[in-house]
Amino acid sequence: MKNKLTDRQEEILIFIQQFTSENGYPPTLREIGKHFQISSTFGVKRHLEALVKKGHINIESNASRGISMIRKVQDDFTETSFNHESVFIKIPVLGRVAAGLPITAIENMEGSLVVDPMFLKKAEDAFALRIRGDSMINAGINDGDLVIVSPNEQSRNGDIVVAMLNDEATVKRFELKDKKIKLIAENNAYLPIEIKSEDDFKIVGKVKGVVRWLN
Amino acid sequence: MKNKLTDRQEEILIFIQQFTSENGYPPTLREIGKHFQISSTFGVKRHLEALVKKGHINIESNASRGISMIRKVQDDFTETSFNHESVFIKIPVLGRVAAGLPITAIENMEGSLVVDPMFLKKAEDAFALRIRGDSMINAGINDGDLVIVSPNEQSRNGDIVVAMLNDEATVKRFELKDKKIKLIAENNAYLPIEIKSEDDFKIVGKVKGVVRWLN
DNA sequence: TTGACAAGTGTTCATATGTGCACTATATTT
DNA sequence: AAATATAGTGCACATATGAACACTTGTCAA
Repeated sequence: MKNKLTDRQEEILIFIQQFTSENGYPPTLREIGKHFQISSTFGVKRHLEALVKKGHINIESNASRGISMIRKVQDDFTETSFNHESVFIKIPVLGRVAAGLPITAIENMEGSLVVDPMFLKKAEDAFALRIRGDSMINAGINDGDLVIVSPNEQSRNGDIVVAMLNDEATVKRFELKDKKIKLIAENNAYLPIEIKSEDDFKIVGKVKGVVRWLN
Repeated sequence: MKNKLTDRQEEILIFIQQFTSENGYPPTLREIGKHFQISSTFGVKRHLEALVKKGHINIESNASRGISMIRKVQDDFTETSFNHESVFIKIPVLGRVAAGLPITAIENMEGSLVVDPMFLKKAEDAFALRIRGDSMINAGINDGDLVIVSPNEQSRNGDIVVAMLNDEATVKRFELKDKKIKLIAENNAYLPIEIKSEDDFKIVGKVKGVVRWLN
């Protein structure tokens, strides 16, 4: 696998790198071909296949411009690790939701969790909540997992949400059909809950992520 | 040019950013639409046009995936940002494990992930791996999840591990009984794999955590 | 001299993907 | 009440783009 690149392959690799960095997106086969006066896309394709085999790029099949550069971990990682643009977001981990209170009054802050800014806007004002019970196991959310909740985001049909129903907080899948709201557990042992007009119901936020630490 | 973005536009801008950073190339209109449940590409297009007009992205006409981000030097990040050499740990996200190689030669760094130091010692030299397939669903690990792997930690009976078996990387539960090693899927549809002496087998590391981002 | 490999041509084909139009709906502003 | 901006649907369409095939040429090692 230590396969060395041919001159041509290296030229092409560098071109892809440069093109991507200049344009923000990778080139097509024809753009590469045009640059190197290769008239057939097939000729280009075989170069790319060689680059894939030798571990320099990755290609998403049937996708246009589906070339992604493979960064070598060893050499490259140290530089990339802390660039100026990284903003780390620290959100509170809440152990329990206080009954009957607006979410801002949530109590019992267990600790905090650092979340990759790639996934969460800073403005979102998110928090994390520890899951009790197994009502969402079919959605891959287990007892003890932390869910990351964004209170500011509008929940849509099918989203997993944190809801406050009659002073109890639950995590369920949200369904709105025929003007009726249902909270659906992802576990056949639990029946869907239909919200009635006399219920005290409020959606606290949308579940945006799940984090679990083993052992 | 100081035009403010609507909520929707900001969501979309962030998605494009995230997608590009994860995949190495920008999304198509349909990929954006799918993510936001916008069925018509035209709806997406108008959002993009707004983003162009407000100076956040650039679009190459008639080119597929022709979106490029325009970098703003704005001081949006004042408080949380850039905590020198900080305590935060950033680990590489690896998309694929190169066949037949020691783990140090793992390639294809998809991106990186910030992990709370509360859970991971910096010395661990961990990395993250994207899960393909559903062989571990009963353990709450779904297709597309990221698992956080610590290569330096000794695996014990019952641990979930990343193993390299005959040039293929898999995530399974590890069992050692009667001097026989078994890799057990957490899905009834898959049979346990018993390691034979002629197999090329190696444990890459122990799975320490699971991270999933919805939407 | 045979064979493997790199490099390339010219073409066909299916489909991925951006563009454009007509129409709807809901706010907010004038 | 009318106008405007935002957000969206559903469709038709042209073309951008990757995939595949058969064939050619030159280099280099066995």
